[in-house]
Amino acid sequence: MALNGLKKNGQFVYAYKKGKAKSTKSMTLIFVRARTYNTKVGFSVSKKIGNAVVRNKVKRRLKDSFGRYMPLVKNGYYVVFATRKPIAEATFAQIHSDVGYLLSKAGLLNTATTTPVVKETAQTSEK
RNA sequence: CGAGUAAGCUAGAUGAUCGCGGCUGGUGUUUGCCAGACGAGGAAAGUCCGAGCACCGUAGGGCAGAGUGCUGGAUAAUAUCCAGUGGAGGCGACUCCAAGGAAAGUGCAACAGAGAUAAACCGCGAAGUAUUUAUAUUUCGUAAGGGUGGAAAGGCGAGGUAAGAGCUCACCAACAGCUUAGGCGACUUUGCUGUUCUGUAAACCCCACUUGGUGCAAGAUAGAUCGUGAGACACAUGUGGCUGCUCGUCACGUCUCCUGGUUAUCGCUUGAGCCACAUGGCAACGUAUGGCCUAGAUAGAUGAUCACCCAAGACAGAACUCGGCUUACAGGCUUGGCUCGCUAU
RNA sequence: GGCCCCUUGGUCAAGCGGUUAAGACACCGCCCUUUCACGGCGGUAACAGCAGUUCAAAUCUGCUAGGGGUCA
Repeated sequence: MALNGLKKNGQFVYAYKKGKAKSTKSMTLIFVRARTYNTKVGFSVSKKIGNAVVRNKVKRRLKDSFGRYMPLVKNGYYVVFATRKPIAEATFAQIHSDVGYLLSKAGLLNTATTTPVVKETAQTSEK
């Protein structure tokens, strides 16, 4: 899957300034409407979370989790996931449910009924 | 059997589904799709040393500054490594050491102590004086003993003396000069003569040797765009913004060049490389032959789910590249290794 | 990723290798006052950690940890 990444520092700053935020204990979701067709997503993992191994792991898990929701997410947004310290201890299942909860709460999902497990649809629609 | 010591190795395994990175091949060609093999470490870490590479500087040399500091060797080089010398620790195997010079000069040595680089508080002794005739006091001699200190004038014994003292002698220790033997050398060793000297150079310093600076965000190329400056052309009661109008106020067009930033590509992985075997060397390491190609991302690639085994998986993620050092680390394994203790034969 | 700097009571800080580590604010106790404040007296409390050099280290040297700056 090709995730469109948020890359420039300016885009992050734009999201932080203009965007709205929803949060759980382990992460914060920041989203804003932007002049882009595809929704772009970025992950912010600070050095306070842990060393390089831990930070990489967190980023990979978030990327994988968001990739599964990707086909259902509305277009035209900048989305930033900012992590907090407890995420270093969390399992993948917890992270995945948090991501789904935040996306649905922010109203970024197309389907009204958001089931947390979207594995099958993700695979078929990707092909 | 127990305790220790030394040198090394390893760092979860297997399978299924989905997913990521560049490469190669095919297909397609504005993007992509399919297949294949490959895809983090012993420390990738800290950035403490040494190089390659790049740019800047530089007539040639010196000083200053910085660093290193037993000897010989290894290496591209080093503060690293190997082999030795000396010292310290350990019953031992063995381990550790920034290990030149204090007799070139300067500085510092608190407190304590009589005294800290030269001395006399108590003491020991002689002479004088006083009287209570064994005490006080004055002068002189002295450094054995006491106490202080990290350090008190080399140690111990004998002679010697009023008491003492390297004052003299024997033995020992240290240092200096000459000398014998061994070693490339550090150094070890033999003898003679002389001397008895505080410590500190990770205080200044002296001696010997090394050393230009900055670092891939270095730097190269390309085009577009933005800013600044200069020049040329044009020279307007114009255009635009604040504001719908008036007043007011602010900004200015085209081309060329310089400079700075942004973006893309390169730098970017074939290298003082790895493996096997032979050979020289005590060793570090060198040499010859053959074979191999083994990450190259750019918000940054190894994950998720499931099954299953065991001892239940530590520290931890390449970012230009190498050689070392240091630090972190659950465990597991190897050596006909070595040392000490106990028991048995 | 590269290159630099700094850590001293709760806070801000001084400290030429040598006494029991100077101060200020804060805190605690006592005095003063009808009471509070101000003021006075007294007290608690620290050299980031581990090694080395030295007779002696907050100070000199090395390593580690934490914090900060800078190059876009």
